[in-house]
Amino acid sequence: MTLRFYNTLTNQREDFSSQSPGQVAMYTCGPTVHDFAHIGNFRAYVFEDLLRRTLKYFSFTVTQVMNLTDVDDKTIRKSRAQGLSLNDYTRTYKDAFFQDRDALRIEHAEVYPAATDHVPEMVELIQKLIEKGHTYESEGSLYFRISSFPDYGRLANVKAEGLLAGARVDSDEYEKEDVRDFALWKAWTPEDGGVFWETPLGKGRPGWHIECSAMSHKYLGSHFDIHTGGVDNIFPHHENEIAQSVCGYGGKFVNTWLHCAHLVINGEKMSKSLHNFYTLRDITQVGFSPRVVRYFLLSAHYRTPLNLVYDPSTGNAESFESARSALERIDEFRSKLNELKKHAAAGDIQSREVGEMLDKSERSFRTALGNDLDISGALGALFGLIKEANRMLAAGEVTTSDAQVIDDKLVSWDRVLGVLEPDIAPAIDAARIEGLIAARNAARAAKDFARSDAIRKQLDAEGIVLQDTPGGTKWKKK
RNA sequence: GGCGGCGUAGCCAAGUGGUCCAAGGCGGAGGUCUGCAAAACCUCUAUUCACCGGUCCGAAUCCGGUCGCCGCCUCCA
Repeated sequence: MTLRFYNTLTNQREDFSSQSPGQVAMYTCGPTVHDFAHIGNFRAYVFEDLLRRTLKYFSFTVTQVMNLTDVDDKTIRKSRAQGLSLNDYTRTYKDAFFQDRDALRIEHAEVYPAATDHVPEMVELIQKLIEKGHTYESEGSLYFRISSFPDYGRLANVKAEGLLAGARVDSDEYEKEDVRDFALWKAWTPEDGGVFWETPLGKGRPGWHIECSAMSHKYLGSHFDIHTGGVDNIFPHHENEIAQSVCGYGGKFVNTWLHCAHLVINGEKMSKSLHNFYTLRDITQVGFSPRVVRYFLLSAHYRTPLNLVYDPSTGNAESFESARSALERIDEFRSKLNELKKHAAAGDIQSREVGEMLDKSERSFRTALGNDLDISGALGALFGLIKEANRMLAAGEVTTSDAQVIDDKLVSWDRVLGVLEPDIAPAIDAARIEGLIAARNAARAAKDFARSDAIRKQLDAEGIVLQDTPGGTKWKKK
């Protein structure tokens, strides 16, 4: 089964193959740890997680590197404002990032290199660029000279001429020869306070782009398979990275570039500068679990903008409500399978019909994922299976053994989706609830429905929902 | 001004030339079941894919144009 990805470099879908058979090396742009990441940021990390899990589902071994940008203008400015050292300041947000990552069930990358731990590697790369004549110095800082790299602009499809007209140009970049040139090494200024490195390049700190070139080279080599990020990284960040890596290390650098679209909120980009962002903490506080957020972020194809319909001031949370409903449908289905699995009958065998249904579903699921991570198609396969199996369940056509293999299939798909298991709920006094249920059932048996409904209502107010089923009364948290 | 993306039912969202209907989810309507409810199941909910032309035996899907929305070109996932 083939795997195809839309490559930003060529603007088309291409069959994917890795340099080393069965092994994928990929670099995924990580967070700048100057604040809590918002769920728009996490859309990118969930996308990268889906990519990683899909590659594994297609039997690749994955080596994933995700950088942590822990030195830049913002981290320096904010740490100084709070009177903290850079490391003390960024520690908080690194920890928060890893917590949120785990809550959202994002698999761990193999390496999380921090920029501040790799300054020598960056200096080494800059020195190569100096030797090869790609740099110039201005006011103590070092810049990359774009005109020395004819291929510049290929990824973003930008030409030198088109860049300036009408664009917002940073007015204080006057010291550069060409506005497109970018800093490799920034000379220390008083605003940097105690943040600087004494290096052969002088006292200062690295530019933004150089960390990714240096760190990807260190952990993945000069030519690797996949590089990802948000669309806003295409230009200038990734374009500049290509310039640095190709000019410094030589070789081809990256084969496939994948970029995910933004999360938009009511039609607008979610971003810190627009003040319309929510963190995972914000969302969980109003009662939506990380699992719901993961499902929502996962549910749209990565290259289309995902619109979040959410307004905490009015309580309108359509996007999360429908994600929750969809998950409930899955949970209900699994719970029915589990019921069935408990009552194994002797001589029970798996039916041919179920086997065929699962084979067909597997093909749909795999084909969809292989087609540029068509998550909607994959979820379509999942719900299609649930629908068919539900019909068979209702008709009593599903054996215990069938229930087992169907559930195994869901668990297998969950290696990619990561949404099957409910979040760990806060401790609930189950014994008390069961006691009330017993009282209610006694009332029902005595046809005292006023009392039975009162108990149901009381539990409902506590967020506990009751369901009377042929197998007895079941309860769950709303 | 340049570059890129998007426009499919009330909402979200697949589908890139034709095999049975334009997946699937949410929401809605009716029914079965139920003391009531819930869940589940069944039926219904786009003769149509922003609009206008064109190519083709055949287009949501390709080509040209129009309109609208968004993003990048400054830090940004």
